[in-house]
Amino acid sequence: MFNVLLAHIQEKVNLSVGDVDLLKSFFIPKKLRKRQYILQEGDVCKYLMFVEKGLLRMYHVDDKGAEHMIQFAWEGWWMADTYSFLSGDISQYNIDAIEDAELLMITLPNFEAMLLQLPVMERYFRILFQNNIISKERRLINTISYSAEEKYKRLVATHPEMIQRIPQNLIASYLGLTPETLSRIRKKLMQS
Amino acid sequence: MFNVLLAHIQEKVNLSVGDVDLLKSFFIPKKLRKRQYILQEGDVCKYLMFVEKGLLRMYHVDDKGAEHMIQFAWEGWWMADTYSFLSGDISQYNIDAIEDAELLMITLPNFEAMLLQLPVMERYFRILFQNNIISKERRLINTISYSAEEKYKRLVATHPEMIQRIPQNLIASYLGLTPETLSRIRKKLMQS
DNA sequence: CGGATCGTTGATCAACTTCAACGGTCGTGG
DNA sequence: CCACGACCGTTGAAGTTGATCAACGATCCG
Repeated sequence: MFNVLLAHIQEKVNLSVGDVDLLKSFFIPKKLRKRQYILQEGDVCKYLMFVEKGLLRMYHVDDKGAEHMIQFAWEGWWMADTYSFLSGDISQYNIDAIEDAELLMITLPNFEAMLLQLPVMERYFRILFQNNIISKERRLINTISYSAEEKYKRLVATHPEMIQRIPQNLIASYLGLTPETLSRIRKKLMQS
Repeated sequence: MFNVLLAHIQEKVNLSVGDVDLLKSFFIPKKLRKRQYILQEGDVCKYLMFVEKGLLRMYHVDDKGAEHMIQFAWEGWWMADTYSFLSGDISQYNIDAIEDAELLMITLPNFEAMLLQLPVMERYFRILFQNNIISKERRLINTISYSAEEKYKRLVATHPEMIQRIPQNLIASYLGLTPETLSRIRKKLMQS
């Protein structure tokens, strides 16, 4: 159950055997069915979640009812509305499962206790957040700098796993396009 | 010279008197003239920079030569191409001064030494990066979810300081619009 | 004073969206 | 286990938003 999480942490920092036991004690395991919500707009995001198995999405619904994908997370990724989790304010976002999933969840009090009792985790999360900033920055640049077709081509080039695993209408939303536009782009790229 | 930086750190974590002296020793002060580059595309981002005074911008130039604003930074903000700084790879971005500026700069070896010798700074940067993720996420949502006019209205509502201080053509680029489009939007909003 | 830069305005154009319809597939309940 | 409905990807036609190109006045700075 903790295999993926422990591997992910030990890639970045060192944990002793005692640390591992302590670490595990902070988490709650949870299974999620496809289409099941783990966070809904208007609720507080009570958990920071690590995906051991399966696939989640976080998305925002705008004034007109359209969904906009913020993030996907599968094996080895963290997921949460960071702002809501840390501040305790209600969330503007929804998180649900695209595929059946197994999660390891940690509450804010436990997260803070973990950082105090395992200072090496401060480092782990600092590095994790660093990497997150880098990828968010890249996504932003792609979003504002390029045409629909170029955005899609860049996604295929940099994240082919996403194209494999995630339904096309969600990819469209992730890129800020309509499903129709993405369908047409794919058709055009097939032909050439 | 270190006033703004120390205040910013002590808002988030506690520093002893000895810590403060040690901390200062890691930084290099630097003054920058308006329009002066501190990072150019193709160079490595050698420094993580804290703005004590003045105003910087980071931007990307796309294949067609158009500039896209990634970030602004004034008093109390950090600036760097995080990826290039941490990895040592060359940067795709440019950083220059919009207003004369005074910076405190730290190299990667000094950054790493600082984190080891002042573990409390792991916490500071973890919190800093957390907040950065939250704001990048919001910007991304605004960028993909809303029309040009709504994007501008939201920027005015959430970051009026930016509107005050930053030239209009750079605001347009930050929002992913042309200067002409932003000019027309402002005209329309004045009339209503 | 003169050149460069910036914001503005107008006219045209292209990219992407919207609306509508259709066929295929998947999953669920009878 | 089959049938039906829901959902998804596709295609077409029309509409809209924002980009592009061009020109002009104002301001700033050297």
